Amino acid sequence: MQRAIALIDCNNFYVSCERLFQPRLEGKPVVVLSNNDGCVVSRSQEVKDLGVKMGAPWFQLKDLARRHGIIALSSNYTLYADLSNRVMRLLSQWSPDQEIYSIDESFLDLTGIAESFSIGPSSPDSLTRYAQHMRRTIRQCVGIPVCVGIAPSKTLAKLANHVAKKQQRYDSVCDFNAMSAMELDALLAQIEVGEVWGVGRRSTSRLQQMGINTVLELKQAQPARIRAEFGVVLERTVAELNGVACLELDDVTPPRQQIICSRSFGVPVSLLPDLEQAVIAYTTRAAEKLRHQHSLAGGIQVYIRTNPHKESDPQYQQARLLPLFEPTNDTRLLCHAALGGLRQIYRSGYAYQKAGVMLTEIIPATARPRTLFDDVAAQQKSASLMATLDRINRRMGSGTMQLLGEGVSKNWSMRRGNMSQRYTTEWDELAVAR
DNA sequence: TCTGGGGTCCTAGGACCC
DNA sequence: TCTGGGGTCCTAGGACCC
Repeated sequence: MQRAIALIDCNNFYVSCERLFQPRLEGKPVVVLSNNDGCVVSRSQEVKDLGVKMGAPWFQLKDLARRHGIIALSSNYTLYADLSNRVMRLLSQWSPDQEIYSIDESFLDLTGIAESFSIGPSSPDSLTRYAQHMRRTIRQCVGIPVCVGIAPSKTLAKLANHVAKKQQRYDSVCDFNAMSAMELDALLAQIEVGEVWGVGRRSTSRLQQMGINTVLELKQAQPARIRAEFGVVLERTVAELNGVACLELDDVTPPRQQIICSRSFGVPVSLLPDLEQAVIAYTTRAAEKLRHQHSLAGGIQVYIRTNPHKESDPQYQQARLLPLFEPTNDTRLLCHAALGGLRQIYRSGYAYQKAGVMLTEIIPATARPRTLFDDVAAQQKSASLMATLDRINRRMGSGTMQLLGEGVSKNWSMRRGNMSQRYTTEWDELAVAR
């Protein structure tokens, strides 16, 4: 039986989330900005039509924005995560095999599904009708528009989704399996090679130098040649383009092997005490994520850097990896290590733009190695203190209890000029009909 | 004035070992 | 004058993704 892998992708996800609660944004050019209102991370169709690129710095667009009345919103991840969960939960009903690939994308294995869905003999378009049913239901129950691509491999499913989005005549659902080989190749010949999942900017220009410009040309390239020039990853992509599924659906997300927490500051920071507050805040977040996945970290890296875009300023960047005496998820021990590292790398006289921490050598909490010096009582005390801390912050709101060192005024914290309410997760901010 | 944040995987090269 | 071969582990950096 033909493999049928679907990729469901929410349209302009963050913008769609905002529009759901602010209908006045419908039909208007809207962007959602990254932290610090730095870059464009989501664009409405109207904004895409104006030629605004993903990741464009907002300050460079101010002029265009004024001319066309572009509305810019700060990102509201609490809202997006909640709506994402609702979409993903709905999707999980339509296949036993789901991989949640990102906040706005999910793979579903639909192999053999159409037969059980359609009454009577299955036709080439019965999977298309199944996908249209999913689309309508998501639109109705959550309010988010999605597109669906279906194909025998994940890489092709991504492309099918791209086609569903770009070409009106497919009505947001594109099933490569329902096409003839000739039809499909004719379609692939129209798509630029850079659209392929796994082909980034660097590979695109090198492929073009080799005379490979379209998806079809990459599909028909010699695998051995691709392997020699680019390595095993792109060779696998070529196989996937030929309908050979090399990438399985990962339906269980493995625990993270590294946990990063870093932020740019709202204003440049020069003083060590401010950096210390930021590092404590970031380490606290990272430790929460670590405990959430029931893990311990064996090391923590701390880094600081100046603004590389301000070339006239003196530049400095440094990182320090601190091994921990034993693997831990105790915020206090992690902060202590991180602060030690920060004080080693800090140099006065620079305008720092960003700091971050990264937890490494992560192991499951159940795999804690035994040592001669184990202080079991202290470990238990730490575990129950951290559990209490997490419980209070979960119930009363993040940051209700924190280390004093994180500071209260936080004059380094980021700018978020125009953030919408947390309409679905905070009692004070619920959307109510008026 | 103003340029995000958080991940994964692969490869090359060095250190080290027998 | 001439100085092996093969393996592992670790790290840094590159490329890519959303």
